[in-house]
Amino acid sequence: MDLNLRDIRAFVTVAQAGNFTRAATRLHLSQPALTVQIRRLEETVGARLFDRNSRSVALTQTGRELLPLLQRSLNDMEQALRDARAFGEGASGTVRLACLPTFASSALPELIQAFRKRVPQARFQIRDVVASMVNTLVRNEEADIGVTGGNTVDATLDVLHMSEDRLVVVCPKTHALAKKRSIKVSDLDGMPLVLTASGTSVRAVVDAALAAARCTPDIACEPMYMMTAVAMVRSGLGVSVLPATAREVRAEPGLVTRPIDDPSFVRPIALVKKRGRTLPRVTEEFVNAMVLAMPERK
Amino acid sequence: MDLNLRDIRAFVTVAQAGNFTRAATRLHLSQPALTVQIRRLEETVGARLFDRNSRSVALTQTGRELLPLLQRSLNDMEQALRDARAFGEGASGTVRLACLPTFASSALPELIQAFRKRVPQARFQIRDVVASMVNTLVRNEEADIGVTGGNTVDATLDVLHMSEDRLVVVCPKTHALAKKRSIKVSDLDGMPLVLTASGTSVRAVVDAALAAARCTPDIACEPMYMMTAVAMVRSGLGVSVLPATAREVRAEPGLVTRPIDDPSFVRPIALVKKRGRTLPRVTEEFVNAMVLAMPERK
DNA sequence: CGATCTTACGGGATTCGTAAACATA
DNA sequence: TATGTTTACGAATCCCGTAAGATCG
Repeated sequence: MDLNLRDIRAFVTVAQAGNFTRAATRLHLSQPALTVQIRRLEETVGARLFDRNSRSVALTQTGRELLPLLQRSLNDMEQALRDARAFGEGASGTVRLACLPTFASSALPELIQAFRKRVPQARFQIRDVVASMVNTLVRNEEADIGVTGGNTVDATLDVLHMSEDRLVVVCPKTHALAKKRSIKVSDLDGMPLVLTASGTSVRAVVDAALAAARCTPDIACEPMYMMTAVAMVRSGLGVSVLPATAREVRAEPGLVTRPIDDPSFVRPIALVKKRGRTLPRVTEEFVNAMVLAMPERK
Repeated sequence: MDLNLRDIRAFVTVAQAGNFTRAATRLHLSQPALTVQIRRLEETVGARLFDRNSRSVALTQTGRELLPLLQRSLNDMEQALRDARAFGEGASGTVRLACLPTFASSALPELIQAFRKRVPQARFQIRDVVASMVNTLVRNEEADIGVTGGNTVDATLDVLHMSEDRLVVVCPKTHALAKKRSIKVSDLDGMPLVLTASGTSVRAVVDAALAAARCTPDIACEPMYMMTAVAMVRSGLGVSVLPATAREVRAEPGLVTRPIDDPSFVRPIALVKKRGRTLPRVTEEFVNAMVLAMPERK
């Protein structure tokens, strides 16, 4: 003998309508069916809820005391269902994204801005961390999707999209390299370089590309942060090789960037999720938006 | 496609158990039936709630966001049902009683006290008003039951029990009448009387009884309240005729009461409810207790 | 290969609507 | 008598349990 939402909805509706027939109409139900529902609820509760005869229907004192309790619960439940449906339709929910700091400070803000125009109820939880940490967060399900670097080979992750970030030479406007339209790897040979520290994904790519070209770099400084590298280049310590999209580079008026005429100077970017996990609808939608904004890797 | 409490309970149970089989056992259900319930809920919501394969079951992000919402609503609903059952069983609820002030200040407090020992959750709403007002309150359903005076003839009210209040002579200990064990109507003839004012139910009975016995009363004072009458008797203004149960009389150490040897000196008391109205179970129980405590009228 | 979820299907309980009976102002 | 609730009953639906199938670690 267990409670039934339909019976409670019937009770509330009859109480509001003050009349079985009208309540039945409002519930798209035949009137006898409604009688049965009310009687069933009365049996489960163990008390009469309405005093009724052929001419009038009135709440009993028990019904009067019960109505607000059940009505509140019913409203809560229906609100929860609406919320649930909003999640299901992608009209609401939380996008939990782990991503590289470069991405977080370049394309991401505008992507979020544009997405929220379309889905105002979407919430975002952004973790901007280094590539290895992105993978860890997605694997541990502290994030649902990740924008990570490298040719991530991780069996527990699905790759949803591959993109890339070209690396460019960053130098002062007045530097000799600034006069060239594009730069060969050999141009960097023996030139003082400011590179981000070993362990960063950018550095890994640069090291590999220079080695492949048999260049012997003259590493002047190895800061942790791009912002520091930019400041060092600005003051003439050397030139740097950084992602083209990095905000730190683009925002600096005294510097110019030059493409490197070498396909290995490219940092792969992967959009990943955990294998076997279903994404919330809102997150799927945001993934679509990101894919459109990130150039497909050839 | 509407929400079902059972499906929600299934969702919460699986989330807690982390496993369909154990959840099914806990719900006293076969495991395939549980699969169906979860799938149905997922369809109504429009989103996958668990990522599951043959070895593991885990909430999706959507499920994780939904769980607290639905769980809270479910708990509320089940609490409301428990409350409802408590009403039905008479273990809880409000007794709404309108009664004569005499009753409210004599037998009632002890009745309530004793009843609450048995039903601690019972609440009381007492309106102590004059007899005509008792009837009005019950008729307007501002009270569920009434203790009223007179031979209430009111077609809209059902009489649940008839009782009576004997009227007694009240006089100072030192008064001549105090020496008699019982008093005849004729003893009151020509004696200075302190009677409550016309319009009170007691006065109506006294007037009728004296008239029937062809006594010509010497009315010294006509106060509104019994308390005042008692004070007047105390100071020797006369003797009074008051209900035997009245607290005002019994509490006064300097006075004595003497029965009147005449069956017409009796105030009828009726326990009434509105016709066609079902009483809450707790109120029914209290009615039973009152009936036991109120002598049945012959 | 074994534990566990999913699919398929038959039977039983639930619940609906129609029609007729019933009750009260 | 008219309006509105209750009862009765057949039909459609829902829902469960059993058994067989699929899947992943």
